[in-house]
Amino acid sequence: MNIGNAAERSGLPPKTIRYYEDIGLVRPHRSANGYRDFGDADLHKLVFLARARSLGFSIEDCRALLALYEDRRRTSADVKRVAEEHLARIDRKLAELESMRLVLGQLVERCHGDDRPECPIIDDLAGGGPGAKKAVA
Amino acid sequence: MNIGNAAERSGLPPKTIRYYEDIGLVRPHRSANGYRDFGDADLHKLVFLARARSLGFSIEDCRALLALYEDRRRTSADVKRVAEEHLARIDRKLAELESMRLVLGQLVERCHGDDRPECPIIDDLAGGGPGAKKAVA
DNA sequence: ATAGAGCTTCCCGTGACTGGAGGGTCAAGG
DNA sequence: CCTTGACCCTCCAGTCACGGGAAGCTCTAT
Repeated sequence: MNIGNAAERSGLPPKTIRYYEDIGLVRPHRSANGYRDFGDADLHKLVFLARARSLGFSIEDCRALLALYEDRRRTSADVKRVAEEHLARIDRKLAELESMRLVLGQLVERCHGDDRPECPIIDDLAGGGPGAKKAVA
Repeated sequence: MNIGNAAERSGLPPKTIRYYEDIGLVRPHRSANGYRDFGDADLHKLVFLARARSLGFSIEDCRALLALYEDRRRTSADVKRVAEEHLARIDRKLAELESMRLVLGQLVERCHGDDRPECPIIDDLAGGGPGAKKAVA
């Protein structure tokens, strides 16, 4: 199967698939004409990678997960550990974003958005931010 | 004021401050010895940048916000528009992360995490994911 | 034979820094 | 006066996960 076909079936762009070969995540055979030739196992890997990436796993996580995927002697504890670490990263990122959302949402709410220059958003950024009402005397 | 001092007061690493000068966000004077010399206005800008970055604004957003900050003829509508666009990006990112968190959380919950190879996480990644119970006959 | 689609490699750019090499400058202590 | 250590400078390279595009080869259909 050519790369275009593999791309269509896996949902990954050809460029991404070539990149994955570059960094050693897949090793498709080559046809006589030099074209990559993806077998079923390669395609499974690509689908696996597409799914793992869509869940936010890093490339290095994906490499580890692929190794576990192909290792019959793996333990589910190993897999779970990788997933839990990623989950923790997601939770940290979520907390960070939620905190931003909260602050920014309040600022936007308080901004009139009219044609005057007074603006609580700018005031906050200018240092009025954490713990200052106006220009403190 | 030297860069180390400016860094301490703004909360930005010296490297970052140099980078901001590189891309034209700040333009500190130079002392006779070639050292950067930050004035009060420069420091205000750095604090502004640190705060804006901590709210997740991109560098280009920061550039725009800084221009508005220094423009007495700005309208709060201009500021609000930038903030609202950023808020929308945050919300999209939050939705994406929450969706990942949901799926991954369920998978982790269902994984025994013992020394056996059976693992719902791997099974999901391997294509059992969206819409397949086990090996469909 | 030719047109067009698809494949190849290679290199550059992204965002927002961070690390490190190699070297100049300054303040304090011996 | 000299040295030590902390600070500063510039420039280059690397990060992460690709995407764009150039230059050129191959395949398929007409």
